[in-house]
Amino acid sequence: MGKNLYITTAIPYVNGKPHIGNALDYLLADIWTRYQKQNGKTVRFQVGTDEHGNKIAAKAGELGIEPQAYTDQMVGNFKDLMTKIGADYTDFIRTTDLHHEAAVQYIWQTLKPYIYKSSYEGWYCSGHEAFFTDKEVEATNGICPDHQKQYERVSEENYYLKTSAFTDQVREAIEKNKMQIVPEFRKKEFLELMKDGLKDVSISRPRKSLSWGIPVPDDHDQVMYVWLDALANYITVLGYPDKEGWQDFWPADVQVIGKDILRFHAGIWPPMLLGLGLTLPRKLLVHGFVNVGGAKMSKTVGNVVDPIEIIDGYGADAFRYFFARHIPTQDDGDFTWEKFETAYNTELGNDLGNLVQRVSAMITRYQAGVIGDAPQTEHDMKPYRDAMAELRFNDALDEVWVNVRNLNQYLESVKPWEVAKNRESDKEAEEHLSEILATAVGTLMQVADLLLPFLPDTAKYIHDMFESGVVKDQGRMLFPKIYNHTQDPRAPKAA
RNA sequence: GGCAGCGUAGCUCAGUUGGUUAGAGCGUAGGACUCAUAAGCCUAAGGUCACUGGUUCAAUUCCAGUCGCUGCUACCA
Repeated sequence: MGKNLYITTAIPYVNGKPHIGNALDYLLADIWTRYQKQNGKTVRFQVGTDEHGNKIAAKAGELGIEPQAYTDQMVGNFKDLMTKIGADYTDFIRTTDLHHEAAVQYIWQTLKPYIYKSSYEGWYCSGHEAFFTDKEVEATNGICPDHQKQYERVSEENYYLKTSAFTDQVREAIEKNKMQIVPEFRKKEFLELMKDGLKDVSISRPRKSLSWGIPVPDDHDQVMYVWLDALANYITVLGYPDKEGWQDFWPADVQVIGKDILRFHAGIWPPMLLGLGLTLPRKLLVHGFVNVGGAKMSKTVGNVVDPIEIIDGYGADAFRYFFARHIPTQDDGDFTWEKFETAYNTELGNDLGNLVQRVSAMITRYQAGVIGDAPQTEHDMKPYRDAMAELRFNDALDEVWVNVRNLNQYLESVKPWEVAKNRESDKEAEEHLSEILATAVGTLMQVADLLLPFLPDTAKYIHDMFESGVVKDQGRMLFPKIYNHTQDPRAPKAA
């Protein structure tokens, strides 16, 4: 791997509020970015928004405004979430950016050898002005529930991208991990899905049924459907094809996606790239979904958890901590306010926050804040490094907590408060005490390094506190207790 | 239906190529301590490793079957 690295996140459709899934994308990509930067790499980190399509046009219509005006006002919600999470992105793309639109038209032209026109026949609802899948039609007995009308069999002209032509190349790239799908079971799932070959996908719609989108070059009756438009963002944001520098960052090292969009990123995106003569991304990191108390999050059930609410209530680092450690990086996870708050209070507050506090308090009390010297202690970092390299961030954090726990145990075993009692009369005890506390600081500084990708504010707090050689009060406690969803053990017991 | 996978302590899960008393965290119950955010540390309780059969000197670990559960099964993005 070179010095320049590139990571991407899926661009969410801006017709609603950002949700946990978007937050996970940003978080995972940000952790990776900070880790790579810490190791001296230059990283471009893309985020963005998908802004075309009928749903956007419809929402804008309801509000009586132009689609562009609607997306302009929706984009802020997503930027707000990225900022609150602390996503250290370098590039923000909107699919309505002029450069993107022009670049996508260029891409279309370049892919022309693989584009053909064909008619699509399907079940159409004139009320929706849209097609529905056989499944949906079957489920509703052939009648659109929204309009109480029978679906009609209609055919229309579409352009198709010949992804099938790339079946063998894509399969080989995936099998041989030239484009590695992480985790392994997702790779198997996709290979199974494409075992009969990739199916060509339609990449345009007649203008009458899709107005809000990028026009197809040389055919004013057709507008591009989502695939080419949205997927292309990963390269257009870098400046492809005309701006300097995109070659320095493509191919992407990691593309972070949710499990629901793997098939597009493994089945459509690679053929696009191959058709353009570009290299495939090195890895697709596929994360799972976040359930709530074992149930799927859904608007109708009303159990949707808003990431902003968590961050506002507990801080960005607390959010990052829980979703990085307790939601497995590569699989589905479970959130409940109780689990979250317990992790916050016990792991962040008790284990780590209190540890930092007790070390700094002893140094302040026994040595007027002066941190002595200690031999460099060696901790085994391999499990952490391996976990980071394999994109198992939750396992990496587990390793950090092993260090935290070990330091607490170390302090109990050497009992610096006992040693402190003897230091008046015993010169050796004074040196011993200083060494113990300096060792503890050394470990904390290392913990801060390990935490940097995950909890940047906390890493900085620890770093700033001990860096100068004299304990510097940070003016606040790390992770003060919060009991909004769990019982406060300090409270007097109910009668 | 097909493919993949899971079922291990109350809860969430680890268990490397089959081999002496099956592990961790949380939770629970005790204990010693006091530097610290009523924190931290130590100890304990509790498991027919889903069930049945097979291979083997030996299986939670391999094989088959049974029961239960989950994910994926391509144009809403």
